[in-house]
Amino acid sequence: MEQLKNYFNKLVKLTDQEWADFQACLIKETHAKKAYLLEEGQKCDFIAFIEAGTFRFYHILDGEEIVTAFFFPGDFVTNYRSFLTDNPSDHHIQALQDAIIYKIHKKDLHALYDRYQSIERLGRLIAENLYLTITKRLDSFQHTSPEERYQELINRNSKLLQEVPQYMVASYIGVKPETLSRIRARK
Amino acid sequence: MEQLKNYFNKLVKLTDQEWADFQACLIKETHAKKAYLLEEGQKCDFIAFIEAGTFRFYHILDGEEIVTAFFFPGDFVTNYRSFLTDNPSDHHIQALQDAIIYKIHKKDLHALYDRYQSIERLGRLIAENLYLTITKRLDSFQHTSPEERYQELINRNSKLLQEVPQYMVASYIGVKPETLSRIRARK
DNA sequence: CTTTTTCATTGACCAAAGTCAATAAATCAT
DNA sequence: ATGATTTATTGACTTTGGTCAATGAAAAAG
Repeated sequence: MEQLKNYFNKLVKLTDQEWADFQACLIKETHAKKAYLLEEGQKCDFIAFIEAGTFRFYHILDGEEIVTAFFFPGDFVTNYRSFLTDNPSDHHIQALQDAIIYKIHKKDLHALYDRYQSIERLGRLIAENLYLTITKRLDSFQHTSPEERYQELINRNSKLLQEVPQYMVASYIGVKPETLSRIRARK
Repeated sequence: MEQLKNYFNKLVKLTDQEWADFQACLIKETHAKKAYLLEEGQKCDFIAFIEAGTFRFYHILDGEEIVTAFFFPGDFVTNYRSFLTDNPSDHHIQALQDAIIYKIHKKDLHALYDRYQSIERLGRLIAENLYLTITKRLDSFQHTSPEERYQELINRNSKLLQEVPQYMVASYIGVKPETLSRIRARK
């Protein structure tokens, strides 16, 4: 919770009142390993801040799991597309370890947007940050080889492979498990 | 200009005063074919609304032009990453035909954010929309073959190939010109 | 209109990732 | 612990896009 307050303070200074009202909307939840935070077909009506645990964001295409994102402590976890458009989610969000999150529902967040310009701004800054995040990922798909993407990923999160099965990492960097195995072998 | 007002009205209702203040910040510019709206190394301190003309967003990597985006009438054209972070642009933005745009500078937009909550909200909605746009493009790189990306693109904009050279389209969908030529041949 | 330059096509060959299949290693459940 | 299941590795072969090079077509410049 302190972590979240610090994160927000880097973006916008909230008054005690604003923070209190925001905090009043947060719902603490725990999710066991393998539990689903969101399933395909459901509307994603929340954004959650991760206090502990890792999540994967994936869907099934032609019988095959495709991992689009991992979420770690300190990240926001949501299907932001579904959250924004109210369309049903095309992805599952699953805990890969026991997890603790703080959820805020869309209707509550929108009420806060209406009430406080500072929180409206926070919403803008969060959207802008998510834009920057996804831009980086698109860049890496456009400009780098699977091998480079693998290197980038483990540089950024060296303990990822201790936390998630290798075939999920393979999918995340856009190759088959066999190929990641070979990438790792030639080093 | 009417086009822009209509676009905004779909997102947020602006009062006459708000719209007038916004409009006062807009700078109309014309750019001849092949002119640069932004060059690599410059900070992108603006967002522009396209009234007429097409732009490409590209950079040079290992001596080769890589096209990351096209912008059409009705779109916003900017290096949004540079705009948000104040980092120098890693891309050029070039007019592919004679073009007319309405530019707003970052400092003016931020002043409007401070003054009007409705425009702050507009900024959030624009960021959210750009997020959705780029997410779609990432999806298409993750899930579809170059052939499918080509089909998607010409379905969306059937006259694109009359407007831009084929090698730019090839780069945009992530293949070499020779490969796009072969994709087109096998149909 | 003719020359030059740019752009598109085609062919032969190469490199990288995918596919299919077998096996080994690790993890999970009882 | 042990047997079952899931995950990772390795090999042989295929597919797809990249590379290099030649040729043809179209567009721009004079």
